[in-house]
Amino acid sequence: MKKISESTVKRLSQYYRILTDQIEKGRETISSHKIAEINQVTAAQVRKDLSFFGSFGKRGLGYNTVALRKKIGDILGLNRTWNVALVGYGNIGRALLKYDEFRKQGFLFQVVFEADENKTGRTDGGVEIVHTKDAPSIVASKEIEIVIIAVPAREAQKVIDYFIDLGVRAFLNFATTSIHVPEGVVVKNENMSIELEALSYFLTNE
Amino acid sequence: MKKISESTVKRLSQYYRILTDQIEKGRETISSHKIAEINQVTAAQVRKDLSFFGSFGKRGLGYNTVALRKKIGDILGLNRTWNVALVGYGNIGRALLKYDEFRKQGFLFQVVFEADENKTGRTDGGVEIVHTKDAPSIVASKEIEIVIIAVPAREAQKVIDYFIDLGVRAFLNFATTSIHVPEGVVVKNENMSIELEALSYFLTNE
DNA sequence: AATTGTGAACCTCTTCACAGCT
DNA sequence: AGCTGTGAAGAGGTTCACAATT
Repeated sequence: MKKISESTVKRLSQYYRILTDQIEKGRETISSHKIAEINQVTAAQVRKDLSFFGSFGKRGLGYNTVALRKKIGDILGLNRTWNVALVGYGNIGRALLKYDEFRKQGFLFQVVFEADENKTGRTDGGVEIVHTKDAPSIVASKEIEIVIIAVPAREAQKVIDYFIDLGVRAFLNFATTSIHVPEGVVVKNENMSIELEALSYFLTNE
Repeated sequence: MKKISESTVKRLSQYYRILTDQIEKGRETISSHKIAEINQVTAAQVRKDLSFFGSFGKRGLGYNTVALRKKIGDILGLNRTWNVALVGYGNIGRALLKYDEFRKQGFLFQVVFEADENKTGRTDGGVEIVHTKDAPSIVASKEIEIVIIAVPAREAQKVIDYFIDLGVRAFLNFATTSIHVPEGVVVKNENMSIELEALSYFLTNE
């Protein structure tokens, strides 16, 4: 499979969201120009992004919204559910657990891992909170595919290494620290401070 | 001021964090190579990023950690505090309010705006929760510079337009929707679903 | 007439490589 | 000898422009 850029993948997510929206509004076809306008990119960009995966439109007419959404869903792996584990039942972890978007997109929390024994042994929203040391059996039995890291920065690398050993290859990291992983494992960072600092830069220099 | 790329600004944030860390560890100088290794970029990238703003190193020796951190802090506007308002006292909003990183970096929540009257009129962690309709006077009196949007997607554009009218020029948006703003206003999106979808793409295609 | 799909041109960002300083 | 700062080369991503199709 040819190399697709990070930016293209992110834009596909956005096109997918726009299509969902347009389908709800009853629209049956859409042009690259219209997608572009909503998403603030160029129409050529939209067409180029899609062209990496095939020809989904009809010249003169545009794209069928339902078919294109389905197609992008296949590309991104969204026409299925994913088993997700959360590590860290603190402030951020609790909010993520309740964050409905994830479930709506098919990312299902199957378990919460937590190192503090005072917090384990209960459930929250139907999800069990278990001790991190029990992860080996649970990651296997619940077939966990994606792990969300919501632990303090100093723990993050250690926790990720631990789950890599258990066979997990995809992480969403909320800790504000640089993570190193081997080939074949991917970590996406959700570093909220960095975005605020970009705003600070803008206000300072613009 | 010459145009600095988004990527450079984000990397500066990361260098800043690394320097803070290295200073705590008692290190007085650091080479571009060392910064690069921690951050997983090339040494040339580090030097190039810094070169847009000046010459901060000593050939043969590297950079003085304290001086470089101070310099990057000046560039990013981090050697000061920023007055921040949160809009939306829901699930995500509450977690952000308690998220200590922001305060540590000098981003201070001065007020929470909320449209549901059942939630207004109290304080949380010393921050008042007031009705959004009172924003005009409060944005001015508290000198709000950055607004964090944690409202449902369908409200986000409307809320941002409202605060633009009140003179706010910088937003951090947690709603999963495409936002349009005029020249001179900046919105950074913290779209947690997009990162998960990128993981889904990786697991599906790798 | 409208709109796609795409090679080519263009632009931007990253890496190389080395002169120059400590 | 070690490491920075930077012009030049290289790689990668975006936009243009137009032939092809409905």
